[in-house]
Amino acid sequence: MSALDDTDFAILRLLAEDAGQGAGAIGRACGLSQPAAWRRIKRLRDAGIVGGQRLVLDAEALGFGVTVFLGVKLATKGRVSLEDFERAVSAIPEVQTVEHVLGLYDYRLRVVARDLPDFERVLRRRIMTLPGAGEVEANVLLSEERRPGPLGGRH
Amino acid sequence: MSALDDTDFAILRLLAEDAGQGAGAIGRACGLSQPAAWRRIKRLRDAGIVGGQRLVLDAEALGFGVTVFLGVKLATKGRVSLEDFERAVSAIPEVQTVEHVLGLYDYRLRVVARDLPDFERVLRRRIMTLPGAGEVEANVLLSEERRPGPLGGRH
DNA sequence: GCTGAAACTCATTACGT
DNA sequence: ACGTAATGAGTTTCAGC
Repeated sequence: MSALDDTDFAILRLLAEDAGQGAGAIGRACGLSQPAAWRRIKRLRDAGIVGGQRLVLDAEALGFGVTVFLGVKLATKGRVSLEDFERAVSAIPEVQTVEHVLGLYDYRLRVVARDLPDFERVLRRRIMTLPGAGEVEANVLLSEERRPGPLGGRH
Repeated sequence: MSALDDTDFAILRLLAEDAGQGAGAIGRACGLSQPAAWRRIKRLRDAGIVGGQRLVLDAEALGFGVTVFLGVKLATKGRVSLEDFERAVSAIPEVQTVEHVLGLYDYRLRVVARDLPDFERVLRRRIMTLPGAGEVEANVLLSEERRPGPLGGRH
């Protein structure tokens, strides 16, 4: 796995802003010919640095106006309870992200709902009934900003 | 804003798995001609339901083996302190996500670092010095599962 | 690495059902 | 709202420099 140079980071930064553009546009933007840019992008893909590309869906436009982050503390921790919990939580469609974490909580969930009454339904009928779920903490999303993360700059 | 039908949700589900495929592949997968699929995708874009497509970068392959979620409670809350905090936190390259939330904490941050010593450096020199930052809670990411979210099924 | 040029796919429009 | 057909642009691959 050879090290990435500045051009690779420039490509990643360009693709992080808009993954829709092709090798031609990338090449023009960083002074590379189209095949050269295409080869570098393929190398980044093959190396597993670029995992894929996901859609950015507007939850609000889809009718889901409420996003809540839940911190979940398990009541009983063990091999089995972790797997049971993960399997059960994966079956809830309103759960967008399941993060197994270390710290004050055991799991962090990102949950969407149409509105607050709908969220209460999800919380009472889906989340609180999860196997092994103990303490639950909630944070309602007001606004969100996503950034590319550290890509090549000096820190 | 006309309602979405099952075919639209099928398209969103296909694109949520891999946003890289074009209208032709989408059409083949759900029994539509290429222009028909293309028109529906364009309609979803124009309606703002599809915001764009982002790269999925493997942080570990980029040398960032540690991901930490921080819950931040502001010491002083007010119009100015929110803006100051957001501006300052946006200047930290290691911060991937800034979520303004309602609840026990005021902000949730997703932070990446090369390793735990590197994270301690970010925490002490970047996070703890943020203007107005009060209590900080941390959760280290062990594993993560992302799911498309509720797309059209009956709930 | 680049250029050039195939072959192929895709995006986009036009037209008819 | 769909399909077929057609066009132009972009992508991918393979040469040779």
